[in-house]
Amino acid sequence: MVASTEPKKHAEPPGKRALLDAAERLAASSRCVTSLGLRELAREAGLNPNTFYRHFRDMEDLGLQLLRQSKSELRSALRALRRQAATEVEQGTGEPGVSKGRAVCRQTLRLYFDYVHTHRDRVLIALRELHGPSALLREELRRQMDEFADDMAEDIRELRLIPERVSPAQLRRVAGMVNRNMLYQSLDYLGDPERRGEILALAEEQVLMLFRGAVSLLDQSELRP
Amino acid sequence: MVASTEPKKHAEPPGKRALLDAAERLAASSRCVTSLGLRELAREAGLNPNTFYRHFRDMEDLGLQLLRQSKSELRSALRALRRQAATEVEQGTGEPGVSKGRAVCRQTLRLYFDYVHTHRDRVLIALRELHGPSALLREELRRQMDEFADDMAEDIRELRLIPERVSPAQLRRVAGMVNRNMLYQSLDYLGDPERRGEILALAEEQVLMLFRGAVSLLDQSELRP
DNA sequence: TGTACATCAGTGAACGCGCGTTCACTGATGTAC
DNA sequence: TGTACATCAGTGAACGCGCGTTCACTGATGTAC
Repeated sequence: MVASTEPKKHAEPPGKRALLDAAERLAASSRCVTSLGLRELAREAGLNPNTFYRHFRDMEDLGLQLLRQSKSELRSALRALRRQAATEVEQGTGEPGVSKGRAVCRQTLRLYFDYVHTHRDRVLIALRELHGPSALLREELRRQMDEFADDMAEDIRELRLIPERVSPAQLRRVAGMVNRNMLYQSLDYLGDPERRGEILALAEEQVLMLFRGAVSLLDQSELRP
Repeated sequence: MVASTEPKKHAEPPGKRALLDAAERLAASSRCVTSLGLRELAREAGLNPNTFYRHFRDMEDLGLQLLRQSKSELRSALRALRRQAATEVEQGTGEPGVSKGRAVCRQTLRLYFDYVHTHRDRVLIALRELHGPSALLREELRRQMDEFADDMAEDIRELRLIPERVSPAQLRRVAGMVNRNMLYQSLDYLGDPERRGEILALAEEQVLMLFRGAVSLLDQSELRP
């Protein structure tokens, strides 16, 4: 047998995992990450308070690691989601009267909200910290949102879901708006389980509106300069 | 002389004012309102810690009063802003090639961002608490945002800034999106003083995009049902 | 392969400090008659 | 108009508690030779 190329040493220690998980639970249900108590956290994780210092400098440090870890999972998941949606649409039943863009949009949103539902704690925390008290965490999330919008713009271009004449810069701006709006819609989706179908439809309408608006605005400025 | 009809007793006590102001300063610069310390607050206000209990039950109570007070000021200001913008446009120089809707939009945004700049602390706090840890404060802000969107939709209809065929429900949804987006743009505006002109232009584009999108989506579903 | 040493994750006790809250008090303002 | 009483905003001292942080320790795992 070939020896594993993965270095076995320095695997993530269980205590660190426990602390990150505990922080996720506590922060999602009640607090800003940075205002969590060290002892409160250790209690939730079932560890000695001192263990915290073995892995983190302070709460901001822990928060940063938490966000980065969530991001790397979410980012690839999102890209996969859009591609999966596009594929499903290509070979799908093809609902009559529904354009390709609209169908991909609907499919992606469905999958996206599924994801949100599965990882509700992460979404809640991200949303909170995006405008939270820690400048460090806010900036990290800003960057993450930018990356997601970059990805979305790239995918849309690649999958040819928008007319060629929309400039890359404008597409990127629309992607940013869609991205933000979807994050906020996630909150409605999570908070109001009864109305999920309705919220999904609303989200779809919003996304389409944004793309439509971009195209329409472009056409007008071309027609009457 | 006629005696004042205003009851003089029970005017707002200076200590209460001092506490609310101190909370506004502290929360804007660093913390969620609900995680402020009672003694920290009293210190900032230059008062005995105990004075807090004369006016508030707890921090959530204080937060609620702070938000409600900001709201009542902001709400009337916003409505006045839109009307002022509309008037200025009516009798204004009338830039060539700029529609009435676009001009009112530009003017309103300019005035709105001025307002945001003057009351930056309030805006920052509202944005933070909208997704913050306190359910009570979140709900209060939700309601406030809804009221603002109602106002906006009403004004737009009244000032005839959108085609009649856009339904009230759809107009209201667009107003909600515009409202949210403007709040988030406020953050960019406050955070990046160098790029304010640019951000204003971007905000304008976004608002127009949303309204355009609504109209465009409507027209399409009418044309191909 | 064995041994000696270093690193690492986690423990447990102890510290001093600031916190929220309570109680009893003060002086100013408002109200009844 | 004066007097007696009630209410209210703010003070100051005191309490017990939980907090973050430090120090010295343990046992397991990894590394050098």
